[in-house]
Amino acid sequence: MSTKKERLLEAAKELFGEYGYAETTFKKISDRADVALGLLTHHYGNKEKLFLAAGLDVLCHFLQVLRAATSNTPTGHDGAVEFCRAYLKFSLEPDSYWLVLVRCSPYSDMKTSSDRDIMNEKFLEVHSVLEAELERGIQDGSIRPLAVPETAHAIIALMVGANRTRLLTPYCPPHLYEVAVDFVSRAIAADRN
Amino acid sequence: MSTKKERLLEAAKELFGEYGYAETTFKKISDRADVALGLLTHHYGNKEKLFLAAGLDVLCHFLQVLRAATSNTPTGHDGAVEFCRAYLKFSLEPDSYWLVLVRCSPYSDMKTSSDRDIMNEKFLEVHSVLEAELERGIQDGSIRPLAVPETAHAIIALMVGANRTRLLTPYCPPHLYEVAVDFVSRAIAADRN
Amino acid sequence: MSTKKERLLEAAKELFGEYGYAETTFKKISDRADVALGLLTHHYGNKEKLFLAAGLDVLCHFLQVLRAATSNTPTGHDGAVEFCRAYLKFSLEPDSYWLVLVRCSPYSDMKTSSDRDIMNEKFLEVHSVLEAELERGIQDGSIRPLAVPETAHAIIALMVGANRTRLLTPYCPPHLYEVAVDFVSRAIAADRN
Amino acid sequence: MSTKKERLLEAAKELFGEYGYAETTFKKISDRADVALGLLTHHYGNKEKLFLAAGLDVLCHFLQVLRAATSNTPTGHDGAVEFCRAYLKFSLEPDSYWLVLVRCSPYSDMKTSSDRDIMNEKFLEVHSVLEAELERGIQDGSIRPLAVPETAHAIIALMVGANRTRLLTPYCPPHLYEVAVDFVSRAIAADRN
DNA sequence: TATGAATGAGATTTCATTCAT
DNA sequence: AATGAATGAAATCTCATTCAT
Repeated sequence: MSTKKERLLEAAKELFGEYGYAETTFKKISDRADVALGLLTHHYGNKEKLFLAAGLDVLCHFLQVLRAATSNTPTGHDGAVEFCRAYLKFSLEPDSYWLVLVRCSPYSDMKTSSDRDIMNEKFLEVHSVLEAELERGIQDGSIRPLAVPETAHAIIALMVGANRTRLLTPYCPPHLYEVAVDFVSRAIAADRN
Repeated sequence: MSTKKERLLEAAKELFGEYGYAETTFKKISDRADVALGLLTHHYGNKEKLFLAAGLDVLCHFLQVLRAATSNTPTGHDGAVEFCRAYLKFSLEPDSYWLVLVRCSPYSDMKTSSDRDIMNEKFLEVHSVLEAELERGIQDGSIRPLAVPETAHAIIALMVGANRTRLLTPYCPPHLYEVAVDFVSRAIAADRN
Repeated sequence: MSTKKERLLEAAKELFGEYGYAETTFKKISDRADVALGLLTHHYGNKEKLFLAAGLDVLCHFLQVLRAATSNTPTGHDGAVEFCRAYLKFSLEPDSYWLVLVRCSPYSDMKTSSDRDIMNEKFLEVHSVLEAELERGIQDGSIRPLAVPETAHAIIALMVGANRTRLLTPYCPPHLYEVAVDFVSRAIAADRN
Repeated sequence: MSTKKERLLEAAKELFGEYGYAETTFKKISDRADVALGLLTHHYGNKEKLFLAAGLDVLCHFLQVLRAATSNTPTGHDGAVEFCRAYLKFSLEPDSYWLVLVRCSPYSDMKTSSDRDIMNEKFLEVHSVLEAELERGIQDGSIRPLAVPETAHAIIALMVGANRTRLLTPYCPPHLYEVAVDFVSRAIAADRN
């Protein structure tokens, strides 16, 4: 059986993801967790901190998945492509609570508060994972020589945008995710001669 | 001198852009516009509609700029690249109130309400502009054969992500915008042989 | 007919005086004033500011009374004595709402917040009124030479203490106020030879 | 090493004195005492009772000091003057936790609850000490004939007021305490002829 | 068109007290 | 004696919207 503290975090991940920060209330969270209202501040301090805790929880799991996906790939190019596939796949997993992270991440609309620095820093690890693959690919010749940090940012920017198109907008075309991965694959591939 | 109605929209664009929807209040807007509180509902109906009006105002201007940038380009490839440059440039213009659009667009975190359908529809025109260039490029041989709508979505996704990296996150590398444009250029370019 | 803003201040003076700051709630005030809850912050900003407004309202009236009482007294000694009488009398007037001032004045238990600076400054005028009488008395020979600011503070300290004994403690002897005035009269009187 | 019960009382004296009743919470007290929250009610019943215990603790010490100061004085007048000196001196002692008593005493702003009767009664002993000196002084001719209870109340009122001026207001003149003692000395002294 | 007082539901947060362990 | 999770009532404050003028 899960503790009430865990039940709160679970409910928070569901609701923040579904309704966003502003429209998720203490009442809705404590009702869904079937827990007293006051426990929220007792365990998490305030709404902002709970939001962050929910986002970080998803981010940590996300990082595990990304690391698993990139390890054991033959080339850096494959690693980078697998990174993208894992990124997009994770966002579609029914119980990954991905949307909380979308709303809490540094790419979200929300004004960054001091609490969010923790999120910003942790999110950089996502970039590190990708940068490692890009460097490996340049070494092993599977990726053309390019500016690593910029390219990592560009690729992740594409992931962010494709993901938003799919999950937030009403007009995602059927194969966007595949196209996006091809897009990346092509743009970083070493010249074939 | 501008009318009070215009002053309200101006203030709304500033504040929605800077603070987001939830943290912008009628009081703040009417204070900044130096206009009576009641005029807001009088002229714009309600908060949601005002938000939309502010976003659409920016979007319309944005579309003009995109159309101007893509016209008179020698090839479709050039047109697509100019589209990207204009997109990113507009987002940095000091008085374009770009951030309102970021927060109001279909790519934003906000739950879509019925009013936002208008925004969604209008935003599709941005895609149309790009799709026209892609089609032209495939015709004139400057762009490799590819799925037009998907690719347009992928390119715009990259614009959305790069733009968010630059304006919302704390860690944008110096040349991200240039790299993003190169990225697109490379990914859609026809093979050179 | 009084405005709702005035009714709020009236209710605040009653309730803050009777129950103190902490035990007076927005609900109690708006109920007593028969006015919507939200009007309180609309007109006065917050609880602290309303408290201050209530206290200042009483203080201003108090100052008028003190000035009236001390003017037209034959000697400085008489002026000082009348000051004390007026001070103590005012505190017993049924509709002077004196207790608000007791709880809001610089002599109260409350932590001083930035808002209270206004109160502190205004309260100094009470001292000025008394000091003027002491100086006059030293000039006209009705008061023995003494340190004016210190003595004014001592006399007011006695008023503060006597007043608190009467209104806050359960054991005020019947003639305390008279004794206190005699006490002052004797302590400042010029030697009779 | 002190017991946890004692540590709680110590922390309570500090915090009630510094922040007042309303702004001192169980959490703050148990945090400062570095003791479990539940021990507070376990040992002291409830907040009001703890407040009282803190105040009484200080009051008892205060009474010892007053009694020591007045004994072995040659005349009643000297005894009364020493009473005043000891009163004011105690209030300045760094580790007397005087402010708790200020906030808990019958002269404080707080509404008296049933628990406070104990405080009221105990505080009367302070008056008894002074009244004994006044009576002695009238007997031994060092003090002019006067109404003993009223005068004791007036003197203590002056102490209360002077003390509040010094500790609570921002405008205490340098020698107020000395002037206050002189003030008393003069007002009760027997005529010298 | 213009004003801003008025409303009251609802949100976040606080906190004394209880109680199982 | 000791712990701190748990409760939920209550407090302050916010704010979109209405409406009389």
